[in-house]
Amino acid sequence: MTQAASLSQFRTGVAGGPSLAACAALAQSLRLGAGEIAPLPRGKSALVHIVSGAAKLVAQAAAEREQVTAFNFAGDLVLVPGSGPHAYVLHSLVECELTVFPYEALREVVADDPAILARLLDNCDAALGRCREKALMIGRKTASERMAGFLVMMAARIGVPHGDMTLLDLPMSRRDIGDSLGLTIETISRQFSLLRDDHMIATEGRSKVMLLDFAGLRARAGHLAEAPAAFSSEFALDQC
Amino acid sequence: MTQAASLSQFRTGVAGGPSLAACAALAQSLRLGAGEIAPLPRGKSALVHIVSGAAKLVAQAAAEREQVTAFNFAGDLVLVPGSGPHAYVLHSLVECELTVFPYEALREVVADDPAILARLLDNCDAALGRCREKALMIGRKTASERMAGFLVMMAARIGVPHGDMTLLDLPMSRRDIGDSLGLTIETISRQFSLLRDDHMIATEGRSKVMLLDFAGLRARAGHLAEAPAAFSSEFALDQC
DNA sequence: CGTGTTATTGAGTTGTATCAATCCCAGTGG
DNA sequence: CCACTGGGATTGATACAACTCAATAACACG
Repeated sequence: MTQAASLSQFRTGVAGGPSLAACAALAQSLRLGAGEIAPLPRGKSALVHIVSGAAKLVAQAAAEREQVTAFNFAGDLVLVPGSGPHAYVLHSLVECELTVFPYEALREVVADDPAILARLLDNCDAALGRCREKALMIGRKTASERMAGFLVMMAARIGVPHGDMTLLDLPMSRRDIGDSLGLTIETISRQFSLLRDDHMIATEGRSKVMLLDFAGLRARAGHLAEAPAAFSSEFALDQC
Repeated sequence: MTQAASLSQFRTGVAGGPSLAACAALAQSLRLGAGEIAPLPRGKSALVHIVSGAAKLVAQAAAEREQVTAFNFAGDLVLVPGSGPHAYVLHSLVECELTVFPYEALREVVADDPAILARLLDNCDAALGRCREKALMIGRKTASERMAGFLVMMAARIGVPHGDMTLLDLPMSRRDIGDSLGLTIETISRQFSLLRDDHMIATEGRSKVMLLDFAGLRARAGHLAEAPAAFSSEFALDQC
């Protein structure tokens, strides 16, 4: 039961509140193929639990001008805004299992359940923190720094340790990365080439990237220090 | 009593929960002159209530490379992150009265108070929505669109209606605006001049801006439609 | 009425976008 | 198993929006 898995995400680990059953009534399971758009109710916000797979949350400024707000992987909770200055859609990157909760209705149901509210707040805090970091990255960093920052973030999310190196199998295209970092597909490609020339990464095929010099990448990203636990939380809403 | 004013912000309007007294014990009042940095505990997150005045939340990438994450005005709640890939500071723009709550401690105190948690979550949702809009703005819009978007946002925040026009008295410098939009001070100045040439604004002194054509500005910003209520909420955390 | 700070304007530079031409890979079907 | 094929990726040439440097102007303050 994928819904059961999603509901268990709301528990704090101590005990399920009395509103869990009510949440279950709201939940809707969904299965998407690769590259599909999640069919969410228009005009209403949705809280989406990624049971398996990977997706991107996209803000649409215009045709050919999209901003990837966040990449999301199995276990993530994504809040998809239903209204605002721009439209948001959730795209699957690979085959996905999702559980969708109408957000406003969910909030009413859990209004008296401090454990679930606290859980949601924790994740909203984390998402806000990452979104702010992203704004800084896009607003005040060079293409080279953004690229390094992206790889460091992805390593924390889906990196597989290989000795002192990290292997990434990126489910997103160069275009997706560009739309996430506010750069073009060509600039992304050039940055990959530069990182390869500098022996900081090695690539294989379109998607596999081996991080050869993690400290070097972090330095290039211009981070203060190692990212804190909140940025690699298992139960993380809205990963960037 | 400014602390009393801050605490009242946590109530939902129905009734104060039992944890309000505990919140009061954590609160610390602060008064800043113009252009000061709020002395917040290092390494810990703080929730700051702007009782009066105006402030900016700044993320520091490096010297001369700062990103203004949000501008905040009287009534706002700002969550200042204590740790992360970059350092954050809260700068006053004018004389300010603040109430500071250590965020982690506050969260423990209100852990069983669903009303306050819901309030905090509402505001975190709103802040996340605005931060996402900002990321889109910085990542995928031209200088002209960003400038227009900034003025539209400020109008919703501190605009004073004058007939069918809106008067702004901006408390921030051109540098602050540039640091907020990911542009330089010179580009901001040139955009002001262009908007003046196009008869969309009129300026007086450094800080006063009259918006002559609000619909035109919103069109230039590339927004879908009118900004929803959530973006001009009275009780708004972390206004961008 | 100075005086220092902030804003404006101009001239030139640069990083990234754009346009365009291969190249490479992952499927697909023979 | 291998050639075919089409979309993504890479690389190069050029354009342009915003940055940088610099000089002047406007404002706010004492």
